[in-house]
Amino acid sequence: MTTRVGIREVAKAAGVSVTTVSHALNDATSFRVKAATQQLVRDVARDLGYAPNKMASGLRNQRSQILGLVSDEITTTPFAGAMIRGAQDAAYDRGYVVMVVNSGLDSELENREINMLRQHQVDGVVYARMYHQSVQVPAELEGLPTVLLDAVTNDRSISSVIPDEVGAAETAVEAIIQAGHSRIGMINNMDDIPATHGRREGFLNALRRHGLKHDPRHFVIGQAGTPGGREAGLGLLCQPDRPTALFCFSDRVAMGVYQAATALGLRIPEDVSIVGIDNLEIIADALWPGLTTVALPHYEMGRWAVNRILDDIENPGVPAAQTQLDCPLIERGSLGPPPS
Amino acid sequence: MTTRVGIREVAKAAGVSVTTVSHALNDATSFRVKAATQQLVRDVARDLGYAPNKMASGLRNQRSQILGLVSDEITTTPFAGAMIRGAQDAAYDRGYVVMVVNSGLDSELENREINMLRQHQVDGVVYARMYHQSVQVPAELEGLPTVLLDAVTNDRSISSVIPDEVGAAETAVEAIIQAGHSRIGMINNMDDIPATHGRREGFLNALRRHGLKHDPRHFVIGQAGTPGGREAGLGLLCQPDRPTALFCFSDRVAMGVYQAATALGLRIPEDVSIVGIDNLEIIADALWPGLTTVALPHYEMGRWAVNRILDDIENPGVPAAQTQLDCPLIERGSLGPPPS
DNA sequence: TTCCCTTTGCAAAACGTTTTGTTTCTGGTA
DNA sequence: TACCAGAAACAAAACGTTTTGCAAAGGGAA
Repeated sequence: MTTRVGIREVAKAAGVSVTTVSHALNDATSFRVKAATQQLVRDVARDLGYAPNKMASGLRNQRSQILGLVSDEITTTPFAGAMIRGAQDAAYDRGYVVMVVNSGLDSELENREINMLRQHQVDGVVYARMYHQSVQVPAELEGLPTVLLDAVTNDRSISSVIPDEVGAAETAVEAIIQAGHSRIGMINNMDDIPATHGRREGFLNALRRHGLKHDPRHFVIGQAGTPGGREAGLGLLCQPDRPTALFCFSDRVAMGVYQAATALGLRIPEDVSIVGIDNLEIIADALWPGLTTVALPHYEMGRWAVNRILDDIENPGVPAAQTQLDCPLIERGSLGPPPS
Repeated sequence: MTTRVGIREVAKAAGVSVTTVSHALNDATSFRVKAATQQLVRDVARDLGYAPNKMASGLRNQRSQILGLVSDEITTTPFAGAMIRGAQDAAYDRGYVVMVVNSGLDSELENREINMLRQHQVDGVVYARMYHQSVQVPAELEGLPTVLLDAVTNDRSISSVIPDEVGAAETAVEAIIQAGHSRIGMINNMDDIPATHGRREGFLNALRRHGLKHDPRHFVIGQAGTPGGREAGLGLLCQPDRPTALFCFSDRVAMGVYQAATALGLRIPEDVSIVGIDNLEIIADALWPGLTTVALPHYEMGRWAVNRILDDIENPGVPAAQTQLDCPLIERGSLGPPPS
């Protein structure tokens, strides 16, 4: 292993002082070095394979160029991957890098991990949740630029980015209506979280906008997972005046409805159309037929959060903002015209 | 925002020199400070909320306490989350923190990202793949402690950890045999990767060990995803002497077989038993009945990789090793006795 | 009391950058 | 020729730690 090449080696090789090298490489500092010299230094640096030591420069400028990303639970869904990738891509574009920590539900551990991030002098922290929810940000983050990802908090002083739940549901239900349905059911989640309320509201909005009646018997509330969807689906679809289309709280719920429909001998979408939310590809692509669904913009939220935090860092004092991102419809094959 | 409290503030508050503070806090350096003083210093440090600046200490000891984790694709499956969490947990336990970068399939980008990690002086790199495969490690990693995660390379000088593919398949097929089956089929993957060959070998091993004949018509090769499984499943299950149990290359393939079985009016497990590999909970838990499968130890591989790399760092010169981790059977409901 | 050893604490250097004076050089003007 | 302005390069300090080499203090033995 060759000994690391530092700025002094470059200086020596180029026959100039370290100051000149520094100026030549960070051309920011207004022209204190002749263009020719600058070029020379850069060539030498490249030839030597010089790479600046960010620990040293960070120490000097009090800026680590590192961002922290703390998340609750990252193993159960692929959403975490999308968020992390979005965050990391945005960070990379602006010369930053991301440190990921995750602590499950252990807030004691979370605090210690945030403390580690602080020790590494992270310039800011993205505080992420896997499911849109309301949180209280830990006191450990006090004084650090922070952005909430897929979460909101009472304290409006912290910027946050979340999916537009209402709009997502409206998009789904609009598509169902466009396909010609008028007897539309919904299977909602029973948890008291923003997603539950937002998607219900969007569902009702879309119906109202088209003058459709909302039949309370076609609106059921169940457990959020596949078994819950199966159960709710069985209940809904065995009714004689069953809905011709079902809007599901999530793709996993929709999978349960597929199972219910199959068990009842109903074909999708000929007998019943189904639309979900999440665009959980591993499920939506695998179902048969493919599940038409509304995508949650995890990747984009990750990007947005990092960009926002870097804006905050570079340009402090801009008031915090709560942002909602659009959720596009992803068409596969589970939405068709109603049976005649 | 209060001005950061450094070691000198602690020293002043405790009425000692910075040296003493340093010694008191890092008790490693053999007793140069009286026990009482040490206690005092520690109390003061805690009261002041002192947290050492790792950029400074890292610069001084040429050790950042940061590990890099570079992965190919982290958005499609939840496996990435498990690996990252395993890596991060292990790192945390030993006072390290993980920087995640991922570059999709763009090796140019990957190189630049590795270069960024180098600039941040990472002490080592975990080079991870989402699917067990053979790779060539980029030259950029030259000279950095590196461990391969879910990947192998011709160069035996780099340690790696992978799932025991052969053992995983044996576990699955043994379970099927224990349940009483003797006409057992397999749907394998068509890609030329270690997983394909290993699982085939394990399948054959288990059959041979129990003196069972291997009927070539019951061994089919298809696309790795759910559609491939569906297709292969349809072909296998409509044969008059169809197998009574099917071992699938992956849980996604198994999901396709569920669809095929349903389409053919076969019940699981009464008419046909199914076992997968992956323990992709989002699918295995959601299928109805739940899918009995063999778990790939992503979390454990993440832990193992980090621990190995930290061992290498603390104690260089230990020869590289290729490690295989066990894959436990996860029983749900898709494996039962054969139909009588 | 003196000497010497042990214990405890301190000052200073080093890690690899950036940046602020300050010096040296160049060439144009008086 | 002497002087000066401006351009170019440099030396040194600083960022917050750790660690080495020394000095001071304390205590036991002679």
